[in-house]
Amino acid sequence: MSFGKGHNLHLIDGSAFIFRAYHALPPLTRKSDGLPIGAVAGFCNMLWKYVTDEKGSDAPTHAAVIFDHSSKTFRNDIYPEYKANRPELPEDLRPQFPLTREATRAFNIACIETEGYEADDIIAALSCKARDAGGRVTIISSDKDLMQLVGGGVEMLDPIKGKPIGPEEVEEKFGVGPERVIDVQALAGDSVDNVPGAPGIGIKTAALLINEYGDLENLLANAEQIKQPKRRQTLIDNADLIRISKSLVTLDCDTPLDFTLESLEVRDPDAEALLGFLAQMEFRTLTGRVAEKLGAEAPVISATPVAPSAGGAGSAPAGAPDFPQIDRAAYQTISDAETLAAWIDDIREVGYVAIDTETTSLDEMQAELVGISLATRPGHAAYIPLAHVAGEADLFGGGALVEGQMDAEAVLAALKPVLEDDAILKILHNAKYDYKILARQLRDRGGIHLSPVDDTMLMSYALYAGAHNHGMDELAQNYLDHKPQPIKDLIGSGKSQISFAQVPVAEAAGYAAEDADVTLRLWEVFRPRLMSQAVTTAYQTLERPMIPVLAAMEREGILIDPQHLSRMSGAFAQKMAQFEDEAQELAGTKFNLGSPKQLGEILFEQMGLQGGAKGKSGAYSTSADVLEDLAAEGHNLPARVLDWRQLSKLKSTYTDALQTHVNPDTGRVHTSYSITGAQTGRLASTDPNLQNIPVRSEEGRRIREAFIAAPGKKLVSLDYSQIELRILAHVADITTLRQAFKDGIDIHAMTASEMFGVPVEGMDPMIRRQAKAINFGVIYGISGFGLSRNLRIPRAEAQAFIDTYFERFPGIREYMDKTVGDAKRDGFVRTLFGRRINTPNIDAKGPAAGGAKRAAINAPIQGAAADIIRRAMIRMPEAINGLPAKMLLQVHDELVFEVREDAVDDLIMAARAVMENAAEPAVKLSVPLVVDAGVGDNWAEAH
DNA sequence: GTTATCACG
DNA sequence: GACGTACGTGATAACA
Repeated sequence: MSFGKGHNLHLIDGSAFIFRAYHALPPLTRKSDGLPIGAVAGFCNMLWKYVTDEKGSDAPTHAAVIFDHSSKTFRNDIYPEYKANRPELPEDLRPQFPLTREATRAFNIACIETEGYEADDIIAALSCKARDAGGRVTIISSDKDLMQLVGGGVEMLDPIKGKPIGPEEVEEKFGVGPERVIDVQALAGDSVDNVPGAPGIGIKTAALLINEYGDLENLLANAEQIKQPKRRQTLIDNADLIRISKSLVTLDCDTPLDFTLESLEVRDPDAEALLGFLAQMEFRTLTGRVAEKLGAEAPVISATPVAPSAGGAGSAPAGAPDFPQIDRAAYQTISDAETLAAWIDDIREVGYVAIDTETTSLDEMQAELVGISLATRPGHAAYIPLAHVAGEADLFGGGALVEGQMDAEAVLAALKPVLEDDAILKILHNAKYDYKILARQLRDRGGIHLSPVDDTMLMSYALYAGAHNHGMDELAQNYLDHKPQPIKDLIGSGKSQISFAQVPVAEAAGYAAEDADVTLRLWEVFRPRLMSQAVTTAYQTLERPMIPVLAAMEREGILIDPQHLSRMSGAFAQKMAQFEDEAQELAGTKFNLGSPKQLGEILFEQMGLQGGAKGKSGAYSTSADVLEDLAAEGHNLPARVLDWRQLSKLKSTYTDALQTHVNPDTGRVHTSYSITGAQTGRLASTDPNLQNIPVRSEEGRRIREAFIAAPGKKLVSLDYSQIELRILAHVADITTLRQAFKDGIDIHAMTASEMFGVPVEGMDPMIRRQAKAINFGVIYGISGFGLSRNLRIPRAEAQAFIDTYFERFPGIREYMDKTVGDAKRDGFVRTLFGRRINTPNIDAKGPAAGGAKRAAINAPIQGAAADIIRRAMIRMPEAINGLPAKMLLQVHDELVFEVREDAVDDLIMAARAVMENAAEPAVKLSVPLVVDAGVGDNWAEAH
């Protein structure tokens, strides 16, 4: 039956519900995993209240909840500043948006949103359509922007007051009837939506003018006749702005709708679906209430956090989705506009898409895009070849473009709206890579800004850090029982390796589409586990937001002075040659100083020195420790070798290698940060590693002089002071340590004073050094052996120190015991911020047992420090927005910025505030975080 | 590819 | 009582 007379359509303003719910309720979180859930709870309560309210003759025959789709709409084309001064969404609200959609569907109410339009436009179009069909409409909202729709069978209902809003109420509010509301709004403007209007004219004046002149056009046409001179001038001067304002506030009845009114017919809720959703959200009260009303049994909601053993580290997916077999031959190759359009429609229909890009290089700064693959359902994937070339590779990487490929720019232009659409989730594996590649495409149109993104690599990391690595092939084996085709099959390896652009399209399509398919499948496996394993918050707040932040830092890079490096290389080479001669003279034979094997034989066999110890590989150890001991006994050869080794290291790893990493286009070095490289949440830096640039030795530190600021700029380094010890003081709750940090006392001196009963004033530096070593040892899971080696004191003495330490700080021992106990019981430990680090070896027997315990003790401390600097980095772009400054590097507890000289102080102030407050509001630390700052023309000066 | 060594926090 | 050990990384050269 078609919609018409006697029918009543209810339109619920979903976004208004969400914001009302969010602000009305305290920041509730789900008990089992801390997922922010307050807005969803309020939203569900409002929907339930709406559903169960006695409406009598107003009961709807048709109903829908309408949501805003994305922040950008056609209004931004008319007036770019529209809604531009809206504050950023609170960080705990955004992840709740998709859940409110799920909630709506769980209530079995139609859920509507359309790209490029606001909810208000859809509500307008639906209202017009229903009214024209002879039906009645009730808009559940109190938004004044919707009041222009009232009349002719359309009415509004304030959901909080339960009060109807008809033409009289509208006139009360605007001073004019509904049909003239847009004229008043155009004149008065709206500071919330950033609609300009006419300056100095508010609703009262606007209504007065409209009532006098009939409508806006007539008013503007006769503006000269206005008596008040100021008002007259304002209207004449701002006529254009007023007309733009009118087009901004006008809701269009012709907004395209891709569904019928009939499809909105009211349906009874499905008890199982609704209760399932509410139980998943752990809304106990509402679940009970709904179950009672629907006469169904309430599902059990466990009172405690999810049992940690369920689906634990690396276990096979119990109840994993039943996927079709992977068949590389079944994937499509997209080579015409029609097929591409069909895929884009499919993506919009599904609301998400797995994507993978194929390129010519692993270096995102240089790689050229070769093709893109898409997947929307397991087994349903396609490859779009864009830049495959034919024939033998010449010096420039190949011949002419292969036939049958679409124009790359046209494809990217078609995909850009999808890739940037707030409502379409892009699923990738290692999204940072593709994000950087896509940012470099369509440059004349500002690049492609991939968002929003789910990253299966980061999901795996949130779930299984410590259990295994997170490469796609490894995950596919573990969780899909499938071995993806190795890239080597296509491009070979070593010297004969070819570029992906040279791979024949047919072969490339199978490989590339498989990657997208696998990514999609992994996502379906991991997605429910994030919640059940209580790592959703960690994933959402600590992993996913790192992608754009790190991408920006990596693309920026840091400026290098290659001449400084090359001068140092030359100097090192000279000295090394000298050391080499001396060493060979002392040895009495020519040998390779870089060969530990040859050196060991010379030292411990030919020369017969004592202290030679063979490791499990049967080779003598010639590590610095051993050589230092020998040198201390007065042997010259080990001393020369040590000198040589230091320079060799500095030259090969730094002064030589760094030069090769300078990007020819930018003149800068662009490292790549691995988000999942370290088990604890720390980043890892590769190609080159800029987190281990020398600083401890004088010669080494000079390498930092080659890291420079561009002309007119400075490098600024900000680093956390003692962050891990502060975290220890907080988590182990050691009163004396906490107080010392609060008072800003030298923490190592304080420790020594507590342990040995000596005053801090005038302390022997040796005693302080020992206390410092113990403090660090504690963080690492101390042992008498380790401390004795570090301090070069007898083991019994080291053990006595440790015993004294634990006597004085019993809380530390309790913390360590508790952490190991947690690890044994759960198979993982957590940081203060909910990051999970799995401890699969905690029950190991033999030598590995001690190592696993120490790793478990260290992980929450090192991990919390990593979480804190991540939180700071995620907030940094916003905090320094507007300053001529860029964040360039992260070195675990240090951030390096490049700043225009005149803004150094502002940058330090802003960045320091972010860093020192980075734990909040998630965690209120009982110790202050302190950040030290340094400034210079190079990194050595700044550090 | 694995091992030894050493650079960093 | 012995085991072997500080926690977390990445790059390089030698060697197999």
